Amino acid sequence: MSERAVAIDDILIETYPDAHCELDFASPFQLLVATVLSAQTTDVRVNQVTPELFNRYPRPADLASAGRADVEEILRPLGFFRAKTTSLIELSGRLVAEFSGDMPDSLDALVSLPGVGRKTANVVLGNAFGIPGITVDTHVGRLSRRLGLTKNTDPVKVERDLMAELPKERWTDACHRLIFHGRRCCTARKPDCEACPLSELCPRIGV
DNA sequence: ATCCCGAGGG
DNA sequence: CCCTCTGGAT
Repeated sequence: MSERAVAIDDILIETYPDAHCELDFASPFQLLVATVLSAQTTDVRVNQVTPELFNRYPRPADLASAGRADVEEILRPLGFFRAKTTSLIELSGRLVAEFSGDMPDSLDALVSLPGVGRKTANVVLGNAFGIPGITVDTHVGRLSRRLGLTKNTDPVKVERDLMAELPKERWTDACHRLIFHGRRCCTARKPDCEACPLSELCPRIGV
């Protein structure tokens, strides 16, 4: 457990008390779909296409038997829409065939699905099943390195480092807070270090 | 390391 | 124009 990591998270708790998953969903399956779609795309854009997608294909069985062209048409505004269409249709088929159309709630089972990696699996576990997990996306990786919480670029190692530094009950929301801060202040291109509430704890500015 | 892929920002 | 956006599979 790292005092500094906890101190950083304490400040983020005050700064973003309501940090949460901003993908719109009404079931674990919908969250899985939305998270698969969120790769290399903003959650705002995902939320623009999921209403029609969920309305037309509410359950895994519906999406499993969907026509490729119809799904592609809905997903077109997102990046990688062909690859994402393949992932959604195939993972839905696997849910029907191997899990009776239900959603598995273990990391191993989720990662076994096509298009689902550790990041996506941990988002579903944390936000649909209340199982703590570190979700290393572009923001969490970038901020963790800038803040000196890790020196690694490998997401699995970043995940391991953050798990060691933060108490388990904070894992899921601490990642939301890092993501909020990454979008609003510690942006990739031009971080606003002047306005940053973490500056005194950040190797770039403070100390 | 490369590919999949589109849109908005700087 | 290049970089970035809640990545994953080959």
